[in-house]
Amino acid sequence: MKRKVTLKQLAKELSLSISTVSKSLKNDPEISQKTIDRVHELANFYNYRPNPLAVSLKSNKTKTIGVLLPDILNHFFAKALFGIEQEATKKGYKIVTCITNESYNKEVEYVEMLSYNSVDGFIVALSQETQKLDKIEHFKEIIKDDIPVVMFDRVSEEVYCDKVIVDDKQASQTALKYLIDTNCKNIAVISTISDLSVGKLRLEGAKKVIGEYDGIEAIEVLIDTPDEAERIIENFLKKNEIDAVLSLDETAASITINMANKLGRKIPEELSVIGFADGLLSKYSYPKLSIMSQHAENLGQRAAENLIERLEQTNNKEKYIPKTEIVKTTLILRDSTK
Amino acid sequence: MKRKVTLKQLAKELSLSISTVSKSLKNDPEISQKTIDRVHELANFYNYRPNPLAVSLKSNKTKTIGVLLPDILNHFFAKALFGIEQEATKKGYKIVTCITNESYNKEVEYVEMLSYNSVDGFIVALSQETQKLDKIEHFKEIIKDDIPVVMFDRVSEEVYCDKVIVDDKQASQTALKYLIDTNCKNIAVISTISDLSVGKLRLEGAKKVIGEYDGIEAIEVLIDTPDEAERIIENFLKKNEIDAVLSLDETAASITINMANKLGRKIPEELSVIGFADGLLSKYSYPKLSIMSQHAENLGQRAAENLIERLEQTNNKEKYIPKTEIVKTTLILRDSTK
DNA sequence: CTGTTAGCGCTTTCAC
DNA sequence: GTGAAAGCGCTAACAG
Repeated sequence: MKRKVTLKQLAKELSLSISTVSKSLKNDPEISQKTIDRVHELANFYNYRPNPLAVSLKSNKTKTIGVLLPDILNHFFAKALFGIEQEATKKGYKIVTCITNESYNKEVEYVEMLSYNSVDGFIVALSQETQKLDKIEHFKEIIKDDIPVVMFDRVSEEVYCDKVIVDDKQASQTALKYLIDTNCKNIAVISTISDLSVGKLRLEGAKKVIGEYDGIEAIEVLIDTPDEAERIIENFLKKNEIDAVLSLDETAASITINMANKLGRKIPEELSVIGFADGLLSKYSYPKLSIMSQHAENLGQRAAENLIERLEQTNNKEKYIPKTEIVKTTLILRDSTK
Repeated sequence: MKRKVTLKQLAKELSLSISTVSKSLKNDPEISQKTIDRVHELANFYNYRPNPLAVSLKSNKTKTIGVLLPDILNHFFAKALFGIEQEATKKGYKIVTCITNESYNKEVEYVEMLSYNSVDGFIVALSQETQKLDKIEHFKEIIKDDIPVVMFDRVSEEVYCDKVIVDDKQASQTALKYLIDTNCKNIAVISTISDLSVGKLRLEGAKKVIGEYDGIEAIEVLIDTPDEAERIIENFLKKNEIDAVLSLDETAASITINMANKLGRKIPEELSVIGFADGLLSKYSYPKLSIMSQHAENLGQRAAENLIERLEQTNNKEKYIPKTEIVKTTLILRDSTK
């Protein structure tokens, strides 16, 4: 089967003009049915496809979405990417994936690179460094140029764009309440992501609940040196008589379970654990972790839906007002809680 | 800062012709230094970048690589993607990522879609279904059209292209020998991927070693119903007096560890476990899994290197001969082996 | 040293 | 009903 035929070649072979062929392929009513049929037949024969580059150049649309992810080895973002890819494909969009590796500079570079006619819009989860530095000029720039951006999970208040987030604060309240309701009194809240927006929200939620109950002890363990997390958590569990842990991120949750096993603490009889995780740990840990599921695929999918909707809305000039969508979390009880 | 300036606008503002501006930006020696400087200055001022679409249309190169992955939720492929992305970015290439979800039809569709002027070449790990059906016409097609393809990990003998694979057969030999050398006599080889090329190779390697030793019992447990894997492995461990497990894939490895824990079998005292895994499990399992590391990032990176090298070689017409690169595995001993 | 021209593949307006 | 022509932004052969 011959491939990569152009309009020009079809036109020549049919002894028609390029524009007639072009119109025929679009079933333009001003072309005779007979011609339309002839053109379609030959086009099918050659398996003709318009050159997307030429179409893009002409239309100023690439049908491509730029996806900026902080870390693809983090299962949460892998799942989100999965959701994005599904939705994009369904709607006829391609995605170009860039991994910022939690670096501000890489993020800026990618935004720069892709914003020059490479993509129609962006789906972004901010890098850790970007959130720390709180520098978001690069996004303000492209938004000013009318390139739509949708942020998810790791978002910035200061960027005027659509957002898809999880009700993190509410989620940790729910989790903590569950622990309290199942008679846990000495609760630790462990986090290795206290500098991320989501980490802060989860901590806030936890604090709020603690403030509302009497007789509940709660210790915050905030770790900002990932390499030492294992040691820190082990020491912490040794020295403190706690009966429940709420882990605000995947790493903390997994280490907690492992260290409890190592120290011979029975889960959930002596120690209840709930973690913010995405399912992988719950599947592969022993005992199976009870999780606050963030439904990463949903987040990704909703982000893509929002972006594409925005990209395809017929330029009505009414002022665009960004919206923030909140995707619900679910507490999934497995074996690490009573 | 104004953005998306075109050559035309620069030319107008400088009262030069478009081509002079274009040449100046390339520091063409036939342009006077003075003009070159003027052009550069204004270009910098406007932060000029050539429109990649136009460049691509002209040059027939997109500087984009199509990456086809069976499953991004599988940590192995996430790692490979990471390696690919790093290398591609380093060399000035973008990647468009497509997830086939182990489906043959999706794979064909993506190849079709991207091969029309969307990418310069492909990096592919075949979907499970494709390997099962052994239908690889879609790749033969594009290779005939001189679109380079590099396959990694899940490859097909029948496609005439560069490949990057792991020495899977050798790897399982090494692993099994280690188990035997540490005095294991009743060994189980567990796999949930016996229909994949890599699964077959690993099994072959294991069988070879078993044949070479006397007095070593080995039982193969081949599971092709993922949903029942947990139940099957649990039953198997209950009913059989084995002292070692070689798990040919991540899932099998993780379930084995969990079930051994559940059944109270001491690891590694009573049961040694080695698994083909990529590091995530070894990090998050308890006890830490001893692994045959496939160095997924390396695989991805090498695949990208090979492809880009091929893309950039100056059309020497000498016949192209595909090469297969073998990336070494490493046995990393953690806590699940003696 | 600089400019004109043609062309990559396509869409779209305007003639005929 | 059909076709010529312009143009998206860029490159490059060729003139001057």
